[in-house]
Amino acid sequence: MSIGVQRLREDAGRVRQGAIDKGEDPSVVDVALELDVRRRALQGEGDALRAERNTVSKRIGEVIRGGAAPQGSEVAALRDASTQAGERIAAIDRELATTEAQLEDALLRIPNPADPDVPVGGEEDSVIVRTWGDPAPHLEPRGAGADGSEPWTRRPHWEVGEALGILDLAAGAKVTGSGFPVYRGPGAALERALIDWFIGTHTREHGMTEVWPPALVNTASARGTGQIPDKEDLMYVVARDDLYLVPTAEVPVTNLHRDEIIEAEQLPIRYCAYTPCFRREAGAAGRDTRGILRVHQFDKVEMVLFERPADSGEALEWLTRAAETLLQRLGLAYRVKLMATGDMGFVQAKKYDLEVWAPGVERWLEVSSVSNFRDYQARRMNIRWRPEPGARPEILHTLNGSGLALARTWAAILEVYQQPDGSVVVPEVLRPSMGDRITA
RNA sequence: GGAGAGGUGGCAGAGCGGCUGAAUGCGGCGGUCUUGAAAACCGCUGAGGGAAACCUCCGUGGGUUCGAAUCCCACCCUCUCCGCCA
Repeated sequence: MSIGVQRLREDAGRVRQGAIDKGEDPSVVDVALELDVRRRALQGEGDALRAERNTVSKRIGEVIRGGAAPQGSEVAALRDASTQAGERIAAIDRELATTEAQLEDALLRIPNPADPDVPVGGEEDSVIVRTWGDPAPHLEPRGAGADGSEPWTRRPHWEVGEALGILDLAAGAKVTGSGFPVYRGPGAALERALIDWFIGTHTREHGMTEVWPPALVNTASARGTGQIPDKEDLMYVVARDDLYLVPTAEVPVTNLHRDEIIEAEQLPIRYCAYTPCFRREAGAAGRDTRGILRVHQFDKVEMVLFERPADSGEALEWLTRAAETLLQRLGLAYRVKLMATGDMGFVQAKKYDLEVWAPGVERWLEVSSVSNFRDYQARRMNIRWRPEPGARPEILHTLNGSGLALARTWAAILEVYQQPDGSVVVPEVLRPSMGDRITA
């Protein structure tokens, strides 16, 4: 991810303000500007020397073909000139290489400026733009008990799940470690049904193309989406083979088009993909230790969009609605949060979080994050499109969003659909594949 | 894992160490012709940097050389055969 030098040069003021809004140090902007000037100067110097060497080398060929002795003094003089130019070129190239590396590094430290319609500020400035459904109460006050009169309290998902034998955290801890849940029987079926129904809905109704990507990616791909170096601690590493377990399908799916030029008529490209997601969650220990709200492995269906720049703003709204559709049909109350500049991360230009109400733990759970990266991510991956046949390629826009993240959705379903008798009613849309009810 | 072949422009496919950023074919774009279209013919047609001159890029990275797509080394990837295997 990086800002473009072009934009940096032409719009330095707004880029600097964007950094401030996101709570980042704006001085890198000026550092980058200086490095850019230096880089171009060195490039020009090197190019001139190369041009000189090229003509001299050509001349050597001509003189020799013209009959001069390869060992003659004329040729020797030319060789000498060429060698000297070569040495100076090597020196400048070394300097250029370090300058370029410094520039790239500086560019990487400049955050993507947020869209103008994003509220400026921290977490408290994020705004709930809409809510849907009635949040189920933690305590059912009036006659919802099994006998029609007793009030009852909704239990957290881990209690419901363990009681029904469909969630086995202890087994996961034994087999792998804490944070690796095991779903059994109808619990496993629920997970599978959700994945299938999500993807089916996206492909049939949202026109997305299903992709089933690798769950391990190489270094170049991890770098492409910015997991390296930004979030290196987030990922599990297979050091022996230089591979990373994917923290989200965004990584393999977005990299599908790395270093490509896409013709205009191909756009938009809209994918959905299921993968397991692996996250070390370094530094997060202690939070959400109970249940499956924060785990090291979970399942997720991710939506990834490649759009024409002019369309990406609208595409973000469309993508958000696509994720909301799923929650609505599952009958889960949720709210949509527009993240403020300081709360949205380094790389997003605009981001919505979808939070579902979980009455057992009495919290809003983030089950989807939908973002427009504009050209920031695509630039690093060198994904371009050609506006017109024969026209110069331009960086396109990428977006992605969860549709949806499973563990928390699974948990919310258990908490919302649990019954006073301990069973869990299956949401209507999933009944065709797994029946009406989960009982002990 | 073992043996062999190969990685060149959107695709296919040439390329003696200098005259090759790259023949040729296909595709694409524009034009001539046509009522229109097809066919035929003519022209154009990779990317990046730079205001430009110009420079860089022939899997990646090193090396040899005055000069490398062309020679050498390492790595990566693809294909064929063998082995192993869900």
